[in-house]
Amino acid sequence: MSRAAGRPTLESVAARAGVSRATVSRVVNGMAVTASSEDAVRKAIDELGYVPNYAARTLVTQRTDLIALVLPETTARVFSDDQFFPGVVNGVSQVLEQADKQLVLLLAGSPSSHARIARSVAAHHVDGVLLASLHGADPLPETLSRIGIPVVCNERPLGSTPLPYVGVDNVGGAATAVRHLLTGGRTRVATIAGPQDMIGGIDRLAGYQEALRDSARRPSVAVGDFTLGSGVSAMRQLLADDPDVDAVFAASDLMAEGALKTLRAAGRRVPDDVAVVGFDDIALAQYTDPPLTTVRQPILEIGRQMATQLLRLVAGEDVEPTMTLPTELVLRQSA
Amino acid sequence: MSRAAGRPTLESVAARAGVSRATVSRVVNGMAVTASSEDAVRKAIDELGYVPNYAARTLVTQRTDLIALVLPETTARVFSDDQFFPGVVNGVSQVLEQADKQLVLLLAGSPSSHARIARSVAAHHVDGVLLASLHGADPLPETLSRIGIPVVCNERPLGSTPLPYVGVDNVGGAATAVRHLLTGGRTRVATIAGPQDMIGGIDRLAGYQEALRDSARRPSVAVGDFTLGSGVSAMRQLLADDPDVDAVFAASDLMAEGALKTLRAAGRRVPDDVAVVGFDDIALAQYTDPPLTTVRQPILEIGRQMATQLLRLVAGEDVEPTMTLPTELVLRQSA
DNA sequence: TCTTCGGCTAAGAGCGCTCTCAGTGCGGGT
DNA sequence: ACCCGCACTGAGAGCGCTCTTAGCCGAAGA
Repeated sequence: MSRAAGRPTLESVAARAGVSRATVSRVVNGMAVTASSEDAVRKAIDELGYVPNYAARTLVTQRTDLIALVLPETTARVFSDDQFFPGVVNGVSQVLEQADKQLVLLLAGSPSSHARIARSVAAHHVDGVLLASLHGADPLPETLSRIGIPVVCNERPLGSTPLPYVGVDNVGGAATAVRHLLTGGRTRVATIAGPQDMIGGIDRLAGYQEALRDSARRPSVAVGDFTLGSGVSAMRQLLADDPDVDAVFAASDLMAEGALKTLRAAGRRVPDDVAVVGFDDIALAQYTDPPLTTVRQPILEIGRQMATQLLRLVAGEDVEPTMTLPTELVLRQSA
Repeated sequence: MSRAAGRPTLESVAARAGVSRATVSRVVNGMAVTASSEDAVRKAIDELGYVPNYAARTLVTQRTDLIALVLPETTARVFSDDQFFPGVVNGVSQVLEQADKQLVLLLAGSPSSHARIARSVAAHHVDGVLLASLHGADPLPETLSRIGIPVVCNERPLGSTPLPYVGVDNVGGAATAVRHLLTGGRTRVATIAGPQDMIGGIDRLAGYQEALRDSARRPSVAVGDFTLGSGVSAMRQLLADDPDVDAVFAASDLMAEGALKTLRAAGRRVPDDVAVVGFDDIALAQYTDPPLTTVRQPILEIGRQMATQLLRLVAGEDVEPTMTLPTELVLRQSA
């Protein structure tokens, strides 16, 4: 724990360049100095291998250049089954890298991590927070907005705290998918819905119901949790409920793949006997058997936009409080 | 950028509690003080909602409580196709959370990010670095070890710089899988290998060759890149090379799934005509058709051990320079 | 009762940086 | 030749915390 072996400081660079600390600081931060000073300073910086100390800078600027991405999912689900989070992380990372900010990943599985996150934020450890995939009325948005730190959510938060968010057109995407099924002549269109305490689950079901209402068909719903396994169970239930079901809209590709497997096991041909449409358009969708018709949501772009909005907020600029990205029906062979 | 609206400091807590800054600091850091002081301080902390400022603490302790996880993969691949990284992130996160450290995620896709990472590390922005999935002779380990920061890799780095790492028994796992195929009476056992600039790709192929050499069979190899799509192409090639192939060992579950799809499309029954074994045991393996026999590697545990080793290093303790976690053959229906 | 010792506490000196505020030198206007 | 203004520079004061160094006070020993 001794002092780091003489890491060069502003002071030493200044001494070597024969100028004051302030001048070195100006060069480092890109402010105007005379060419001769600048040359001397740059030379000294190179020779010494000087790198500014983050903590010292943060202490005075009150800025950490750290952005937190909070994933308040159960750790089991996050990062294990689908490819939504990885995609978002990727998008966020791209934008932050350009802005020279760092990404702090907070997986908030247990309730205790909520306290930890709040504390970390209160300690001014990060400049802003990205909240992904909130469940139900999570208290975190409320807590954070009270602390007064910039926050951007993925999807409209369910609680009462209004926060800027970047979402996708879940309702429209789902409705389009179901109308495609209906237009194709299907008469008994069921759905495998997502969790009903998440916007994605709720709104995609709403889109299904809306499209069905338009054509006066009777809904048939089984609820899953976006995972493949839950798609398997849900499809079994749907088959039991109505053996004559001829189409299924699943609120995630993983659940759609589960449905496909169950249908195959039950001897139904897809799309001949039963048509299947998914939601997400993850890589898997191209490789299912048959390849999956699905509603694409721009996952990477969600991450990018969330990060972009947050950086604006951090910079003190105003942002569009709500932003809805389009979805698009990708036609393959399953429907 | 005016001063944050009166966030309480050590000073204000001290004033309110009627003690000195040093005493408050002792309470916050859990050092011995008299009960009466402690009560007064705790009361003041609660009333003021005091939270210590990280930057200030870091400045003096030279410790950031930040651990970087570097994923020097092409961003397209990381986080999009398989579930290895998510699992590792999860494991790392669990350990760090307990140690009250934060995880900084660095996706190093472009060469420019290498420079950024090196700079960030040199600026003492993080206490230690976890390097995952190095490709070929990546210069990053060398750079980091010269800076003199604690580093732990996942898998033995291919370059010349010796660094502590946490790996799995790739050779043994692959050999076990292939021997299982041989024992089951298969005579023409091919393999879909992983990228040959990564330890996982290299060692699993070595295991395959080792097992085959023992039984004097002729190897048949197609190389993929761990993704489902590459498994599809590789299987097609294998089928073209030897139409009588009766078993395949794939170096990842995703490639195994690709092989299954290709085999089905080619009209081969699994396991009757061709047996398939994968590697990883990701969630998907339970749901393939038929369910996949595979070599399980303890992904979460890799993350946990990497983090644990790194924290030791950061704390100045010694660690086992190399650590190899066991793999295990999980029997399902595909072989 | 006086001394000694040990456990706490207060004060102060930084950690490395930014930023304000004078100050310096130079050119141009009169 | 004088003054004003401009552009840049240097000194110094912190940012909020930790840690060392004295100093204080009460209890135990003589």
